[in-house]
Amino acid sequence: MSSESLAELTGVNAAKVRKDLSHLGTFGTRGVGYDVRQLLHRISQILGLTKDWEVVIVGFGNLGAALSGYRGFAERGFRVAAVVDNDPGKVGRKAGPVKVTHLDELPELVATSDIKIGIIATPARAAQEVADRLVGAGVRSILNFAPAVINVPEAVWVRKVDLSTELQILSFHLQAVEDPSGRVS
Amino acid sequence: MSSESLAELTGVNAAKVRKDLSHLGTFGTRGVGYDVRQLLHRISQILGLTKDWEVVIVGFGNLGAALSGYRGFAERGFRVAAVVDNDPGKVGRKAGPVKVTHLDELPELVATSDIKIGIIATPARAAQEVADRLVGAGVRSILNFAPAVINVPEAVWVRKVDLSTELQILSFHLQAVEDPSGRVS
DNA sequence: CTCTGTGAAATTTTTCACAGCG
DNA sequence: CGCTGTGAAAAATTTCACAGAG
Repeated sequence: MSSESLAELTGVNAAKVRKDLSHLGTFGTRGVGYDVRQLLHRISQILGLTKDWEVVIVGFGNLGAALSGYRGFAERGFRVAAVVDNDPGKVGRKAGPVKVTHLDELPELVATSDIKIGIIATPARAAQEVADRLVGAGVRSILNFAPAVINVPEAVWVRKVDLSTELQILSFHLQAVEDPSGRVS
Repeated sequence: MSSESLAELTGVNAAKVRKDLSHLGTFGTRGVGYDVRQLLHRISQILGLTKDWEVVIVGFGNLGAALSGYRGFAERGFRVAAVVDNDPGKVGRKAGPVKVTHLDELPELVATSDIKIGIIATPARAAQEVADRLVGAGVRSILNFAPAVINVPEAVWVRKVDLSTELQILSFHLQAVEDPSGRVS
């Protein structure tokens, strides 16, 4: 496949495709183009997609349940190794491929399953305590769905997912269409 | 507040803060700085935060339920005006502030509540049909949580939310820490 | 005297255009 | 030949630095 085709498919300039790909090494064959399979493999490698990652979901409410059953995770190499909740009434329920465990089991789970990523799917008020527990259990990164800012040691990476932001972007476009005078640039 | 302070708080260059803000009009007072209240108001106005937006959530599974009860939406001016599902067993259940309505009611709901944004929270296989129905009902933008690509007329904006992408970013960082040799640049 | 708003300079990113490989 | 890889040119973004407002 030529850089021209890749450019067309992605909507960018062909020279940019070539320059960007050249940073990943030499792949293309002059006069022919790129080997798609090889390209995919190299990109997967760089993005860390060749390795599977174990994750733990904390909180088995609606969001936690939705995340436990989310097909997209497995497709990208993320395995839900455990789901925990502090409500004894929820312990033992089926959460996708695993059963819900009690929050107190976190340290053992993280250690035995070699979990490095924790997902917070609790109400905002519980977020900080959960974060502390995750860090204490040895988790290295946290994906925070709770609408709350959490504090963690410097060595731990956190990403906050704000579901409103996407809506925000949509409404910004709508506004621009409805009131073209209000645009900024 | 001075551009210097804003720069420190946000971690960018002070000149950039000034240049960017200057595009929104003249706000600062020379020798003094910016009026934070006025600044917030102008930015809200530009981002469309002064207007409330009605949204409809399609699909009352785990994700739909989680979204219906999500506090963050109201905080940013999004009102869940309706939740619909095609399962008669779910119709009538309480979904946050509203009750679940049948999918067939979509056109009336969109018209009477002046809904411009639809959220797809269904399984992937239903996404395209739901998208068609939303468009048919008069929705102008769609936020798609289903792990499926949907086709819509040119005039309709779509954003796809991929929950895996955030995990992807985290694992990329983890990988970079663990194997600093694999980095690209 | 302080801090904005902004030309001009510096830097970064993107695109062009072409030598040269297969 | 066709298409990559890449210097060089062009464009865009960011930063500097300072005139001048308050």
